[in-house]
Parts: sequence; C-alpha cells; structure tokens
Amino acid sequence: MSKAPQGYDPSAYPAFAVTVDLGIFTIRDGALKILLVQRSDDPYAGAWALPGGFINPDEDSRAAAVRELAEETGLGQLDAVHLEQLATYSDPHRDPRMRVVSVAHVALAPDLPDPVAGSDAADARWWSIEDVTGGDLPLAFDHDQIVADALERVRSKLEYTTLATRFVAEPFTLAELRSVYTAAWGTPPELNNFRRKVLSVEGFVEPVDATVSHGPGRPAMLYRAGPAIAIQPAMMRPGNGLK
Amino acid sequence: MSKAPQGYDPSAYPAFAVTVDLGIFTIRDGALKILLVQRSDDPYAGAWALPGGFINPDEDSRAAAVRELAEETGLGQLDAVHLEQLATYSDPHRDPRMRVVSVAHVALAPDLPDPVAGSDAADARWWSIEDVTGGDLPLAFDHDQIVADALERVRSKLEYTTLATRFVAEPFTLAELRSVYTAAWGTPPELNNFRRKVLSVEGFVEPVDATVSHGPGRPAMLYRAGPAIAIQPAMMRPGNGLK
DNA sequence: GGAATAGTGTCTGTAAGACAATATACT
DNA sequence: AGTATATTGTCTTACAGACACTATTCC
Repeated sequence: MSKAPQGYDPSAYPAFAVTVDLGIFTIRDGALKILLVQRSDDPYAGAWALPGGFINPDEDSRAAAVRELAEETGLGQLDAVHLEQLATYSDPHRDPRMRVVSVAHVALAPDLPDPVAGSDAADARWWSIEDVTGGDLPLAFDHDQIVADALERVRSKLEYTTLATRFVAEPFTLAELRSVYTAAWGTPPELNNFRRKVLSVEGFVEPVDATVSHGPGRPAMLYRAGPAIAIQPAMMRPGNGLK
Repeated sequence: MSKAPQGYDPSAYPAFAVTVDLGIFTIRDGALKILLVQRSDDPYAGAWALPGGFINPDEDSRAAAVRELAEETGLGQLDAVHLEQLATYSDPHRDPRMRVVSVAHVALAPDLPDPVAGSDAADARWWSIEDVTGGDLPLAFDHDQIVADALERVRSKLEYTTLATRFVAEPFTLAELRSVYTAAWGTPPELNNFRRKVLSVEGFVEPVDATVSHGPGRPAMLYRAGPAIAIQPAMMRPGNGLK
C-alpha cells in the first residue's frame, strides 16, 4: 500500500522515468499519414517508433510535447498545429530497460515538410496509416497500441469537432476539407450532404469570397476555419447511420 | 533536449513520483456525488482531496487505481464498477514537496456504502457535485481541475455510451435510469423521448419481465443493462438541441 | 373516485441519406 | 461540344421536442 510521504524523502516512493510520445498526423497525397522515427539503438534498434522523449524537470507534459514536436518537424511556428493529450501508458514492462511511464499526445498538422532525423534516430518519415496498422511493421515498445488509440481518437474527433480544418492549409475548398474525412475514415462522406452539414454548422468555415480552379471544372469557393470548436449534432461517419 | 538513454542509467534522466487520483462518482438521494478524503497531513492538511496514491513498482496505473478504489470504498467485488483513465496532470509545481505526475481516473458505481477513512485521511465522505464545484470548497493540489475534467467526462460519456446503467443497481426501472441523467445533467431529459430513445437503442437495456411498485402509481417494468456500449446517434443533452 | 406514477400515441421540425439537376471551368 | 468539377435542389426517412392520452396502482 503506497501512502503519501510526509516530507521530501525520495527513498520513500518508487521513482519512474516519464516521457512523452507523439502521434503526429497529417494528410499527404490524399492519405492519412503518421510520423515515425527509426531507432538507431537498442532496445528495438532498427524498429520504427513514435517520436518522443523525456520530460524535463521544468516542463509539464504538454511543454515537452511541444518541444519534441518542434524538434521532429523542424517547424518553428506551431500555431496551426493542434496538440492534445491522448492517454498515459504505464505497463511495468513496456520498456525493458527500466520503469518508464509515457504520456502520449496527438498532433494534427497540415502538410508539413519532410522530417529531419534527430540525433538519436536513424531515419524519420511519414507513413501511411494502412502500412503502420497492417501488422507488417511492428513498432517499438507498445507503440502499436498507442498508434491504434491515437488513430481512433483522430477519427472520432473528426465527428464531433471542427478539427478537420487543422489538416488543411488556409484558404481551402470544401472538396479539400472533405478529402480529410475521406482519408481519415476510409470512405468519403456523401458529397452534397457533407457540404450541407459543414455550411449549416455555424462557425465551422467562413467564406473568403474568392475562388480557385485546379484543372477543369467549375472553380471552387474558398473558406477559412471559423471559430466553432464543436459540431452539434455530430457529423455522421459513413456506416454508423441507418441500417 | 532529453534523449533516450542507451542503458539503465538512472542518473541520466529525471526521476518522478507517479500517482493515481480517482474521481469516484455515484448517485445518492437523486444527486451526483463524488468521493473525497480529508487530508490529515501537510501539504493541504485539512483540505479535501481526491483519493489516490502512488503506483507500485509492479503495477500499471489501472492496477493502482483498482487497488485504491477497493481500499477507499471498502468493496471487494468491483465488477459492477466502471473504471477508465481520464488524463495525466504533470505541472512541475502541482505538489510543493516534489515532482509528482498523477494519472487521474474516473470510476462510476451504483450507490455504495459510506466510505472508510484510510490511515492517511482524517475523514472520507460523499460530496454533492454542486458543493465541490461551487468554489466554496477549494480542493488540495490541482484537484479542482481534475474534478472539473472528470465531471465533464462523465456528463459527456452519458451522451454517447450506455454508462448510465453503471450508476443503478440491477434490476432497475426506466425512471431510475432517467434520474441518473437528471442528476448528472441538472435538467431532466423529456420523459417520453427518453423512454423512446433508451428502448430504441438495441442492447441498451433488456426487459426482465417483472414489475415493481414503490408507493402509488402504475408498477414499473424492470430492466437490466444490455450488451451495447455506444449510443448511436447520441442521446441529446437538454439545451444542446434546437434553438 | 382521486392522486400519483408508468406507459402509449402522435404531431411537428430538424437533419441525414440518396440522387437529380444546374453552373462554370478546361480541352 | 464534351468532360470534369463545383454547387444547388428536392424527395424521403430517421429521430428529437413537445404534449395529449391511457393504464395501473395506492389512498
């Protein structure tokens, strides 16, 4: 039975290392991608893993995640990036070296430049979700589980929040916004119903009063993200609806 | 910049104490209650706080939460209790003594016996949510924030999951189930619409083919929880609907 | 019978599924 | 003109809000 120590007595409680791991998602080439780094050292040398690192003494987990995010993506301006805590993974044997508790986070970003491998990584690249979750690429530690949880978080949050706008650069067309849902959910939401829903949720998108045309077809109107956070009622994920 | 150590070198990374804190909810006297313990020692001696404790070396956070839950509630059979991870709180100064990271959990239980104060607590009791969130009872550490987050988790999960059944003892009437929503949301869902919704979600509740009558009025049919986990589409929270 | 509680019926408005029709670009 | 893409229109069904009505008990 562990009781709260009455004073600062480091020997009275078990000491853990605490890390952050990051599931960084983006949309590239119409597909949902996640950033992985290849480990250069044991354990799991050569295996792919989520980027992450230790929390410093003066940081909370979010600050550590922001720092790691900047390091891994090479981006200075992270204003457009959404970052949220996912869950904490604490199996006693998740790291064979020692007791490590990891606070996983999820980040969503519009298409980013190619990542730079950090000093502790042999390589770093964007992976398509199907390649990572297919089972052919076992990740280090318990990162397969973290990726699965992160993916489900992203997919479900697209239903009831406006986070899809974080995956596209402004200004964007409704077709681009729809492609976010298509990439994340695997099946596209019906075209007209999607437009109707997005435009009916107040503050989801705001018109920019400009159009753009890539190739043939009628030019598309451009929008930017509005102030709304939640979608109420939620956008229906194809397949969740009628029987 | 914190890099992963290559071997077991405890001096190469910052060491943290890791705890679990528990937001344990139940419904009593038609109101949503949370279990708090009164601290007997500094810091925050005399203040009320969430039950919790250190994670042992052989435990993950869930196992520690289960252990603390059993200790605090005095219950052996925790089968009917729902327990889930909430979030992790890691502000460097959240505990003035030392660096403590806490993995908060949420538990939902049907009406439990009065709690027993542990050896490290002066007292333990159920508090009505309004009394705790009103600001008149500042909790120890960052527990006000944890309670606020836990409460929002419970309220929102009632919308899209069948967790309400975890707050009532089986078999239960639909009126009892509705009172769970009334207590958690503050306003009652409309009577007939609630019945229609609950009965239309396949696997939410299953009839027991028995009735019960307390006092006057037509006897109520009895139900038990069904196998369904999610409510699709979600139950509408009063006020979230039409304008 | 009257009060109280449980359960049923039904009208209305909102919004999603499905799909047809129109608009405007490029070749 | 023909094709491709964006945008608009509309019919149908599902479902929530609101509220009236019936059923069955205790007093």
